[in-house]
Amino acid sequence: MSLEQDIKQEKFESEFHKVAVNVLFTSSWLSNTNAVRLKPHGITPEQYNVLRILRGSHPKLIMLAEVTCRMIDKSSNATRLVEKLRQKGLVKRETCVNNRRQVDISITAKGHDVLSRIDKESESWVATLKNISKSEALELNRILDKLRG
Amino acid sequence: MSLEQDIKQEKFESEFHKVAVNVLFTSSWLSNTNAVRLKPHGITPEQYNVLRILRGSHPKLIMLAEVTCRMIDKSSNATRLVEKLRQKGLVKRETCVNNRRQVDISITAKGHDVLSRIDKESESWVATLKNISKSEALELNRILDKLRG
DNA sequence: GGGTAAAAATTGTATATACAATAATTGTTG
DNA sequence: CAACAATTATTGTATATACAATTTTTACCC
Repeated sequence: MSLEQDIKQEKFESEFHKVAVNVLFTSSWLSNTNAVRLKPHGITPEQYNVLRILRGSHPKLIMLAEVTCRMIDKSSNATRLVEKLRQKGLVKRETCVNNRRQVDISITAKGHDVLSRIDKESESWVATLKNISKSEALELNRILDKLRG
Repeated sequence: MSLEQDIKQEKFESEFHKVAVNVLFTSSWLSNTNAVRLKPHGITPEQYNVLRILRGSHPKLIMLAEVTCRMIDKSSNATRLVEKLRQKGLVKRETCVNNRRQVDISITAKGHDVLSRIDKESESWVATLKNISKSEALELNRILDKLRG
């Protein structure tokens, strides 16, 4: 559906204003669908993001600051996100012996399990993005990267 | 900068997975720049969104439910957002006389003032989106609309 | 017209985010 | 090596979001 209908706004001051609203709105839409599919697995989108970062670096441990700088939303609080995941037994935290300031995080077997189960459903979620063609996806990625400068 | 560098991820499972991450990441980036420019004016991006909706319908009053369905993020709580704006004197709330279930909202003169002041700075904010050309902006809007189906 | 359903908004509660302040540890330098 | 600066993480606090439960008012229907 057109953005104009979605938020009932007839026109925008410029194509660039519309870009701003469109990116924000599409992101909100996408976050919602993502939250809904993750909910049965007991994790939020940001927790999922952290788990994937940890799986990506596995078996290498990675410190909290490194988790933060790989996160989609840099302003979420990695300490608290990781603590939530630890309470669920999905990640392990250990103080680094060489540098006791830092805390090394890793994904547990249970964390891997949860991700595997989500993986199996991922294709159908990604399918909801296939209203556009692959070449449009490429073009979209190119323009978004350029937008951020 | 490329998304890969921004979140330090070398590759994505597919162009469509990358679209999902790219939209979310770009939105987070945009929200942040927006929050920063609005902060000196004492309002948050969602409050700004509500004020603009009210200015758009002015002088016609509009009820809370209507505000919600025009919002970028439908899940934010219009009651509380409007209450915040009311406390700052930027909007007026009044129970509708014909239908006492509904609450009609309107923007105040002070609300208009705040928006005017923000308007004056908006061009420089929108300029940060002009890394892309106008035709790329059009294409971006077209693809995002199509993406949402 | 009385009972039930629907519409509209508010409230409650748990969780998440923004951002500043603090604490703990290590690095640096005179 | 002592003092100070930098790094890394945690905590505090106000605000915002998600979502369910509740309240108030109106509409419907037998």
